[in-house]
Amino acid sequence: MKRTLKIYNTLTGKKEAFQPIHEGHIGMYVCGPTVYNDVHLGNCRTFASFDMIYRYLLHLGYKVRYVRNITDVGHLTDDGEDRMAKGAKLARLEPMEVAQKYTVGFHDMMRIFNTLPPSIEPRATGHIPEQIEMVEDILARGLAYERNGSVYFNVPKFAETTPGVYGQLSGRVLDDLYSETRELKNQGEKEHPADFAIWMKARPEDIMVWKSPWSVGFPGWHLECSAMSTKYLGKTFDIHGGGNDLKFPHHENEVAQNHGACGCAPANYWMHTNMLLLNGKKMSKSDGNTISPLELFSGTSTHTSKSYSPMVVRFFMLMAHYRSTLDITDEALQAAEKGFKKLMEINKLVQNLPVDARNFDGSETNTDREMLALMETAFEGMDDDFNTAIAIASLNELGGYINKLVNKQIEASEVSPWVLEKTKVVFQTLIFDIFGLKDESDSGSDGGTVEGLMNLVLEFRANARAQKDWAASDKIRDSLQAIGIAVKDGKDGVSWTKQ
RNA sequence: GGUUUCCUGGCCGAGCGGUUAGGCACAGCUCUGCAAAAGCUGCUACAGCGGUUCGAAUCCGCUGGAAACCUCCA
Repeated sequence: MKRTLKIYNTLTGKKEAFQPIHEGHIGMYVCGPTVYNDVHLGNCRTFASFDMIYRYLLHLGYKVRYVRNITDVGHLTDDGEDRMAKGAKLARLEPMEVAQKYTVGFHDMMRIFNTLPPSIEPRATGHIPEQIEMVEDILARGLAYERNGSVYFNVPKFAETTPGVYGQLSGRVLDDLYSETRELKNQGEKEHPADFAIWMKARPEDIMVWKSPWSVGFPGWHLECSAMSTKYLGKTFDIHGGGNDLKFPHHENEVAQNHGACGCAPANYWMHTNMLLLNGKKMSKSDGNTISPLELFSGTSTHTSKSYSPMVVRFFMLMAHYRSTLDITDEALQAAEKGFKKLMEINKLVQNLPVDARNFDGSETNTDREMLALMETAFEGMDDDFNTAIAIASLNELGGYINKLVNKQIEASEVSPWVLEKTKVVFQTLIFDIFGLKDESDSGSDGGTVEGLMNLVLEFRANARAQKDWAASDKIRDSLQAIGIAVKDGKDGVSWTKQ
């Protein structure tokens, strides 16, 4: 069956049927982090969202080149100083030392959240020649001008020569833009307040500087993404993504730069993930309204009552659509934790169900049809702009059938072997391949030691129970509970789970 | 001030003109030595006011509230 993937395109403000430029291949660029600080949870949501998107595209069979950059230069601080350099001075470290430290931290965090590494992870400082070239191209096409060693992009001229482009992505009206731009540094050098720097001449206090035809300086705020996406994905590629807060000016200016350099649009589909909220407000490094992932994992944040594991947090994010704001609260996290553990349990149950073809008479039962419909709904949800909430809901409903099968409330013959087989695959595929979750309750690489110990302990308990020695039986159960192992007495014997 | 978006049951959160989304919490029941787990049942909401329509949470208008962007930010 051929599915149609629909993607919400910020450029047009509509959901569109996705059509790659080259059949079977996708080029996707996502704006990565600026490595002058620890990643916070909001960053993680964006990268987890695009990880899910990347995984689903792979699942659909596309060959995806996923490029996500590391920004280690180029962002101005309030006082006009490069952010990387500022961090370096405070900590008395080399700028690249700071970048390296937080890059490593970022990678660690991405691994903890079980995100797949991008195909290419280019660094801004590693692409200075490409950026200088792009400035030259833009100058050559007459869409930028030099002032005292700095080069500025000429927005009014671009708007005039390429009508309808500037402002389209962020939905901005040019006249408003022209009249409302605030006073910024170096405003005096610009011909127009809406213009923006693509090359900045260094001042004596700047550390990270490079030689260029115009001055010793550094590239402008948005240039790196334009240069690197072009280099690795071509002038026009399929998907460009990033956080909602990058829409303007970052992405708008990126579009302008690419147009300015080559006369064509950079990406066909622009995707923007929405913000993670804390206390109803955007999480942000600069205003201190943040919760770090590590605080969440260790339970040391004042905003939460307990610790939450990385996969619980990832599941929590998946319960909402990537384009909706998501308010993080202790209660919501607790709900996610229970939901996540339940889903993991259900998956174990379904994977362990025996597939018995002997009594299969070849007909499709009502239960078959209901279960198949739910699986269909799950993937329809994913096809509809990556609606993970729908997919999870379907999985939960399927879980009801699994539980009833296990509890023998549904006859095994009610579910055809191939449907059961398919259910197993669907669970496995959605939970692990697409959602990118991991079962954290797995005892892991202890070589079955825990398993063996548990069998022994539960055997003792079974003996006690057989002799109606409830005191001993309950003592074992309570002690296990105390170390976080729940014992469940079912119809077909005892099972246990780590909590 | 400008632009845009959002406002769903105790909480989180789907929904894009006509079916109970789902999860968590809560209550009752079944199962159980007791519990837990699981199952079943109940809890049926769409900020307010108008309008369009046979029919609106879903479209339009107004009012109120919130948020994002306009300035580095995922």
